[in-house]
Amino acid sequence: MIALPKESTSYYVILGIMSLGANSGYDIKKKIEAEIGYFYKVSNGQIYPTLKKMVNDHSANFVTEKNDGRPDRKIYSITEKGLGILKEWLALPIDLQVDNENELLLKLYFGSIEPIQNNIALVKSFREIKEHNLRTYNKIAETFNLNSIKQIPEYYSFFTLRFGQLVAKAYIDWSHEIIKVLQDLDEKNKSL
Amino acid sequence: MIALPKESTSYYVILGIMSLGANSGYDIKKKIEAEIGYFYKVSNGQIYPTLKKMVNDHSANFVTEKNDGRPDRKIYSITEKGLGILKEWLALPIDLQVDNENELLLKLYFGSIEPIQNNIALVKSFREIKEHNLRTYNKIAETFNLNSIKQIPEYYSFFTLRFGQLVAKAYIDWSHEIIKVLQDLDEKNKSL
DNA sequence: TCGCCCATGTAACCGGTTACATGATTTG
DNA sequence: CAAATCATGTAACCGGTTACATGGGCGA
Repeated sequence: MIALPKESTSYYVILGIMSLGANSGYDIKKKIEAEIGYFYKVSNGQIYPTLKKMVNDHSANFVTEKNDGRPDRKIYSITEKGLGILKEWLALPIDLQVDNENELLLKLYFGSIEPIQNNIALVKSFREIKEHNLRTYNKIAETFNLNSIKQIPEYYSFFTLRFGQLVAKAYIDWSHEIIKVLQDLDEKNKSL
Repeated sequence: MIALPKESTSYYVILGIMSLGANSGYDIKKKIEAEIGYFYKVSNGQIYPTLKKMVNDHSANFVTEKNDGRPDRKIYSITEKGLGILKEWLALPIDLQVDNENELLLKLYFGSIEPIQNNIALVKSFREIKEHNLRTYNKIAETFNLNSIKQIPEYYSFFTLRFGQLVAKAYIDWSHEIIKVLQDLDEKNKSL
């Protein structure tokens, strides 16, 4: 068992990007922006120190590439140890708490290096949590009836609850769709 | 113009809760948990120092309430100055960046103390941003065709993109619904 | 020539979490 | 009788952002 860096998502994201190919710090940032930028960001102040840490860690190493005029490029590669850490993180269950959609998306995205069944399980557990949340919201919503609301603040409670309902529903629909695609993909792979 | 505390959401959330009534630190935390807990959290290590700061600020003040056996309860109230700061924050446009759904929900929830037209504008600008995002995702999605995908990693890009699409759609649907309710509410208020 | 891109990196700051301390009271 | 609740608070820590420094190359 490898000790995991406590909670630093960026550490795992950078490992994840490196697992798809060697890159310079600069290019890792570009890749993150291009590919998962709409739900995950990193800053320079995060990326360069993290890369240094990884080299100390032996979860990554680098070779220097000459670059005429411009600063040398350091091309980082994930090591076996780094891959182990990444896979351990991928296997960690996602907290049942709120706001972990990004963690799910990251783990799914980088999970492409894992067996399909793992990813199906990941999305399924996400779906179950969201189904549970939705049932809770629905129960609360039963106490609301737009026509019977008397005070302004009650409307506003309803608005945020309604948000929770619709978004949870979207999560669940997405889960169903993705699970189906993953299952088809798994079938197709087996029959080859 | 009052200088706004730079970025500390909890500061505004606590002001927001106080704008709905005086409370102890303990009760403010409970209220946050009960009413917006599914999308916003605060810890003790955040709430008590912030309340102290607010008293220094003159955005809040407190009276001490005897509480036999247990520690005295400090009942905090928002001041005129605090209300000004809260309203300034409510009026601040939400960053066009990602992950600001919570800020929207908070501003809408606490916006119940503001004119309805303000809140309609708030939700409308949110909707426009999400419509813009959705158009972007749709454009990218055109380049995906599940049947033509050759490599595994491409599927996983599709999954995260699809997530963005469905969630953006949910945001937009919610916006339409909420705007309608707010407009009806506005009509009803005018006719009284 | 102005400003963006490439490419590295650092220092100061800060919002927020975790975990602890205290201790009476209520609840199962 | 143990565990949770009430009620306050603090100290250490940390992930992450902002803003800066450096400086050549390149396109409008």
